[in-house]
Amino acid sequence: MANRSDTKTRILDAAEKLFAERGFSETSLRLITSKAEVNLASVNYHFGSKKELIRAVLARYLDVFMPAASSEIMSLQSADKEASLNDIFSALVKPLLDLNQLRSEGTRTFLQLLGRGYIESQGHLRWFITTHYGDHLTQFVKAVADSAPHIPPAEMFWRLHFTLGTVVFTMASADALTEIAAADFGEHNDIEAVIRKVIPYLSAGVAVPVTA
Amino acid sequence: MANRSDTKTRILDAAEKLFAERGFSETSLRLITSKAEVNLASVNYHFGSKKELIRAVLARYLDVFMPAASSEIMSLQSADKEASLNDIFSALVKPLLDLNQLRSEGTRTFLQLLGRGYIESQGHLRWFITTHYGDHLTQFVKAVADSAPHIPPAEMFWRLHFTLGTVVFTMASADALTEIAAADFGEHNDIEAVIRKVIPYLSAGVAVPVTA
DNA sequence: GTTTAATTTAAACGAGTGTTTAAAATAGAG
DNA sequence: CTCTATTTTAAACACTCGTTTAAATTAAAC
Repeated sequence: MANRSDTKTRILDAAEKLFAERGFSETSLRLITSKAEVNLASVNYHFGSKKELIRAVLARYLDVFMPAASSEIMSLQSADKEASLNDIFSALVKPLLDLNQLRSEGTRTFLQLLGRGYIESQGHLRWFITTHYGDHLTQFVKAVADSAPHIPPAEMFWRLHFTLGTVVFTMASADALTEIAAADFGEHNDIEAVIRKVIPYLSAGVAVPVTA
Repeated sequence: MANRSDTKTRILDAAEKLFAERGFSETSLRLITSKAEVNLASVNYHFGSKKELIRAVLARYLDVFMPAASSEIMSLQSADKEASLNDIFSALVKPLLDLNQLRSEGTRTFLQLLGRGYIESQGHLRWFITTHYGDHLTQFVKAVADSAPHIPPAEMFWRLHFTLGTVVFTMASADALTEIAAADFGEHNDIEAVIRKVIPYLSAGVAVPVTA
């Protein structure tokens, strides 16, 4: 075995930071390995390929977040009161913010990675996520649908993808946006503030009555 | 001068299609020139660089769309009744759909390009758009702000970027989404149907009261 | 300590990229 | 037609990319 097996961790740490900042295809293995101070070939040795490294970076977050999110949703559903859309979206805040204990800037990094993943990949990441975490996703979609029974399934499909777009795009450009907001309005938002801003926006959009 | 100056047009036509489908950095000049059936070097001869080609592709749409959108907004504001958010967003539908007369699949292509542009570019396209079409954007932002006077400017800043994210992401993945919707729900949506679905969602989110 | 397995390393490979060059072809002007 | 300017062309350039190789190093097992 290896004592310096932290090589894998060093690669993952450097990779997730760069992937989140610059996107997957704009980040070369040479940049990752130089930041991680490991040899170029060690990526292929430990992960096989760049694609698998990308999946490993995402899996390290999803394996923590998805069960935590599911658990929050379940405890929400087992409560007496019916959960509102705001309740459901808000239930994700704690699992998201807990990622900051996992790694510094964990929440921001995870959401940015998720955004990059959905935007950049032409299928292989979508496939990876839906096959590995499909049950959690289904559970979440069902919870949302139950909270807005007046929205037909097909309409809900579109609205959830609108929602995904909002989150993903906002997080992918969160750094730039917080900078602009600070310069133009003197607002100094961290990632939590942005999350709390977006939830009412999403809830209102998802629940708005369908016009005939 | 040139009689076969349609080389420029052939390049633009091929480039915009490929850029919209695959993104900018994933589309090589060799792929563009082979689809356009022109020589590889003609891109640099006519446009200077790939970056300038990208800008030219976007400008060809923006030069048509932006004035048309401005005109619609202005005529809306000169009307007697105060314009609602739905009115403002809906005012963009005609200019968008008119792009289909410009070129086949013009609307879809334009919106996808816009999405790619905001997602991929690390600044140079944002800069290009804001400096060349900033007045139109300012006018639009003001119209939206006037229609929702209960939203503070800083909050509106965020909500408009949420909105941008929704549109951009939806359009960038519109092809995949319409396919899934057809398979899962038997819905056969064209780009106009998607636009009409998204407007109520956006209006509701932008206008929802700010929670204390 | 010796042997075996796991890991790290430097170097090269092959393919792909945007761009440049200089010659060939084409067009328009006088 | 002749001359000049524009456009097209094939080839090469300089570079970056992910991946592979085989030797060197390090760790673990006995």
